[in-house]
Amino acid sequence: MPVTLKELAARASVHPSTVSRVANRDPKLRIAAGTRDRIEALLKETEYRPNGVARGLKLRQTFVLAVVIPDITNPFFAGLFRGIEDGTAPHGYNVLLCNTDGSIARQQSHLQSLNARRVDGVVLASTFLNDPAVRWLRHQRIPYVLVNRFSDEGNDPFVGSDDVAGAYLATRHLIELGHNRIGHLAGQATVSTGMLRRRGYRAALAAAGLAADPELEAEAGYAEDGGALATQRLLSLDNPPTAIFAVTDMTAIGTYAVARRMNLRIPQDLAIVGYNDIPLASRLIPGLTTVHVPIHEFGTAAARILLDQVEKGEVSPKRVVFTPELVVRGSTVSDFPV
Amino acid sequence: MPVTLKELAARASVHPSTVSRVANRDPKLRIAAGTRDRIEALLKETEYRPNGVARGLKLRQTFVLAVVIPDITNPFFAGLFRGIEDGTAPHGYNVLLCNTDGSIARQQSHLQSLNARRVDGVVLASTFLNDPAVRWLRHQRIPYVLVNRFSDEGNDPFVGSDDVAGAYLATRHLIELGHNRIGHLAGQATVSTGMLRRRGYRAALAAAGLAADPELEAEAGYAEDGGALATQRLLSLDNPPTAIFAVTDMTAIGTYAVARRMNLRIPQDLAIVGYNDIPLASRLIPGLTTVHVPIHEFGTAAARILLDQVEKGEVSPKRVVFTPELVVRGSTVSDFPV
DNA sequence: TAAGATAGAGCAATCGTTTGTTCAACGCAA
DNA sequence: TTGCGTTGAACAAACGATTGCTCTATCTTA
Repeated sequence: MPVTLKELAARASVHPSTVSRVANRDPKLRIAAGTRDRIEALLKETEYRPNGVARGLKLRQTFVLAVVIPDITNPFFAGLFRGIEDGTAPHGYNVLLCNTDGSIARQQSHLQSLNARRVDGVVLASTFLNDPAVRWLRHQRIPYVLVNRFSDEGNDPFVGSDDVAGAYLATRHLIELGHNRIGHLAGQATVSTGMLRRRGYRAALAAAGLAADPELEAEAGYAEDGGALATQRLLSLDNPPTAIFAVTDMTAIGTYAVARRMNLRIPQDLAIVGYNDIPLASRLIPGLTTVHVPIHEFGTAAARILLDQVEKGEVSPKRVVFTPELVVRGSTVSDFPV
Repeated sequence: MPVTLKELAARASVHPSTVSRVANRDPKLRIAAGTRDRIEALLKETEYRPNGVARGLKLRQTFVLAVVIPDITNPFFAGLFRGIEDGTAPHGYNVLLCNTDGSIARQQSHLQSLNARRVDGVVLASTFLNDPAVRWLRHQRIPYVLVNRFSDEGNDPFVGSDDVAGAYLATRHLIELGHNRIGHLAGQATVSTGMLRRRGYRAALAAAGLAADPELEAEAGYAEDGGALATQRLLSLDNPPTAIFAVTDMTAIGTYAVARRMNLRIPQDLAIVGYNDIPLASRLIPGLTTVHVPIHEFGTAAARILLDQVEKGEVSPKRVVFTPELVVRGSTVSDFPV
């Protein structure tokens, strides 16, 4: 058992409060140099570290944050987590990681548990539109910040990218390459990124005077297998697309798998654009053209917003929206250098 | 502020301890049916959840575990984490994630912090040989389990694979394909996997009557860039290897990048074998031949061992060692089906 | 020398639960 | 009526730290 304040007090023949004040270098109270030195020596010798649980109870602050995401094995969220940890660790926080696998029930159960643990704040990256969990967080007065996806437009602290603009860039790129049947592997309509990226896709088509063909939009979700299934559906159309814009890179990877199985050449037979620019995108063959967003900075920005709430009690919801950039690689341009 | 026991007690005109016993369904003490119902109704109505911090202080158990790894963006560790969470969440635990980036200082600082927080146990996957941090954990009597890497042979709770056997399999595979100059991208000699996989590599060479050429062993570490650098060194030898066994898949990916830059065909000009079989391995082109280990089960097994210590107070160090299997793909066999 | 200021450290309440012990009231048998 | 066994719930002491307040010396100063 680690040493306690009381034990140290007994050994130094002083009151526990005195030891506490020395350990915390309490500026408000003077301690005689002699006793201070004696106690400090004891602190070093015993390597005293205050019990974080007791401290959390008294101070009503645990220095624990939580990150709630769909799945850490998705490289996007792994990068995001690193950003958050890198942004909060220097301030003495530890971070709980909770995976929801996209299940609203698991999300809620995690949040309940986090609340009971009195975490100081939550980064929520698994939210969907009109999410009751977000209202619940607000009601419980738990500091939180939404990342990548939002729930109610404009009302919550948020870090993300301009999804409409990003999707517009991606689609316009394909149009400029001469494609006029462009499929979209869409995210769920219940998720902000799904809704907005679809909107950007349609806007780009409209701006180019291309008719939007509902057949060319297939809900695929955010994982590889959903992307593969939806791609198969699109490619089995009577008049299949020659290019595909996928709502995320992971979704696009599903397209790669199908294209390979069907012996379609990328990009000659099928051009592909993704979204997020996860590290994996540049390692695919051919490299995946995608919409770049600063994943790690999503995390550090979210960390800053959250800590501002926790430590400074900031109340006005901050929003950080990054402007996405198109990164062209071999999945759309055949003579792209390796 | 969430409701407390004391407030509920006041509302029900009973003592807090009575509410506590109702909430916990304390079997040892009888409560009159009437008061029990009254209190239970109140518990539902207010959605009372005990304050985890206060509970942790009293019970000396926090239901928080920690996972210490080099880097969550490495898919191996992401999969491992999922295994751990999947194995512990059903028992009511939350999990802190700590990245060390391989720095011994960061590892120690994380462990100090975790100890101060009174986490119930630690999964340590970033240890090295003869690691003082492991002795420290033992001394502090913090339940722990080592994963993938061990510190002192045979003395700690451990989950991993038979590294020597796995490396032997990989190297023998290359020998059977006719290679006789086989390079090894080695892990650090200070890490058990580095040491043992190198040993397995040498054993396979010896068994085949091939001389071990020290020039063919290049320390590469466990990340892509180290793998790339070491590959360049090997390939610029007077008599370069025709095949490479990399200590991990991520290291092997560095080799892919170099081979591509140098216009070497895989496997015709350079055959490659990795270790771990991360999901990415099968998505590379060509697919990476590698030594498969059950990553997710590493996590669930570690979870079980840790919980046995925490909940049953098990003291005898358990060891779970999986037998690795070779997975052959296109990086060693050119006519491998896509 | 008396009064007031100040330095230094102890006191005690508190954060929210848990749990062994005590205690009052009631029922029932002798 | 006395006494004893039960029942049901209150009491109170932790768990380990923090912090406003009190209190006693000692020191200034007039």
